[in-house]
Amino acid sequence: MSKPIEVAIVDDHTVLREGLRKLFVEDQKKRFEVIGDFGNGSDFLDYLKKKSCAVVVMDIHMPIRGGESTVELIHKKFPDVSVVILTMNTRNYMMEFMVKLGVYAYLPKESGSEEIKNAVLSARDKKMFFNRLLTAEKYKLIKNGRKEPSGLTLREQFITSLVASGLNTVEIAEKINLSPATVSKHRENIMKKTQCSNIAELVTFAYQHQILELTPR
Amino acid sequence: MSKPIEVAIVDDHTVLREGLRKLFVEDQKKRFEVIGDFGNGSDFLDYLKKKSCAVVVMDIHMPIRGGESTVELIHKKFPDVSVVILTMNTRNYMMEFMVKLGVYAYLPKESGSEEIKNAVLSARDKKMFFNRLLTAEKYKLIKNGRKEPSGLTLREQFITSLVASGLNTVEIAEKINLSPATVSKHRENIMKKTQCSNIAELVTFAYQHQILELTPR
DNA sequence: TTTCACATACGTACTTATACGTATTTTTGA
DNA sequence: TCAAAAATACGTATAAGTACGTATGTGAAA
Repeated sequence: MSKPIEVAIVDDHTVLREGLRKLFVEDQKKRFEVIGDFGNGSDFLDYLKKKSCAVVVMDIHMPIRGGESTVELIHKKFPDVSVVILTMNTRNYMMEFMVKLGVYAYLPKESGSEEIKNAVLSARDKKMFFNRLLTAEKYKLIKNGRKEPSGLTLREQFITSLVASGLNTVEIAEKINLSPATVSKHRENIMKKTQCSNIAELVTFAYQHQILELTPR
Repeated sequence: MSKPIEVAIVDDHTVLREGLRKLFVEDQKKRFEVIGDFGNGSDFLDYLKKKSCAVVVMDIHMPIRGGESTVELIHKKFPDVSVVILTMNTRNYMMEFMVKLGVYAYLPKESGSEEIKNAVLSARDKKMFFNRLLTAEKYKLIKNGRKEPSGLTLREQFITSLVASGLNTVEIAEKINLSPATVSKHRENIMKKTQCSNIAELVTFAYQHQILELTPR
């Protein structure tokens, strides 16, 4: 029997940290050792300055220091630490962002115990863990690199901004001197690429990708 | 020593259910008995048809049947069951909505074990439990019914949030147990009140009035 | 050089949203 | 307790968006 895997837990949800701890501690084969749990990314980074850790299971949404910048800093300063994301943010762009940063698993919050354990085992071996959300196919797509952070061409981004600001197809066509049919086709492509299924989702996408900016009241 | 409180757990997050269960089961004073945990509101309502339960600790965001309609149905059909909300949806309108439905506590997900236990104890006694999020002052304001800064009624705000998060009329109707015609009429009123002429504008309105929250990346 | 992504354009069938009117029930405030 | 506001519900006609196929010119990269 080999040495147990040093696991850290980072999540602002107290009860969830407890649940994860239990899950690892009560593993039949004693494969895990929980070396600490933390309510935000900052605390965990402080810990890493002093002690080691093989795999960290982390949420994205957190106060003080969220998952995004925490993962970036881990990879810059502590490249030996493998990251497993466990979150309810199942948006593609977030998954893409995290995968590009080098996380080994991206688990939705309804994942079962065994799935989480297996993800940690994969991450310890520096191997990608695939699931319903992050499939091998999607991983390939992400790795083969789309140029734009949004995945949209410049033209598409422009039309996205117009759609998201409330213009309809005909108005957009008039504004940029195109046939409504062309605008319609662009919209079709945009929706497919962004995996949005309606305008509401697209507007949110636009804000999140800085295609639109929210002016505070 | 009195009989332990029958507690149910409703949340789609497997690990969190485990964490909550542990929290109650390992209580030093043995004050709680977890009579079941459920991954969605439907399963819990099915359970209530057969057996009893004093307090349910529930998340809002769930597939199949979310917290909103579940709480409504509990209060209609099983008024003896006290509801404690444990969620990461800290939006004011949601808290207000839930308080008006008669929940006894509204806990953010970073709540500690003791806080959760105390909330359940309060709920068992049909007493409001106050915390950082839901203060006694706020509770009074809600009960005294103040006007919303957005000009929308609570129901309208709620439907706005659903529209802006990408659900269509039929989906909203199913989610909150209304006729599509009613939802359609609400949408009509919302568009008129907010002076929005399409969904894109409404989404922006929703962000600007904190009816929706943009999760930063 | 030739393939490939991008931008352009049209048609057509289908779904969804919008904007009227009307009416009943429920909740709440004065 | 009584009137107003809010929430509920239906019908119907028009507007708009969605999703499919197809096609062409252009410019950049392999």
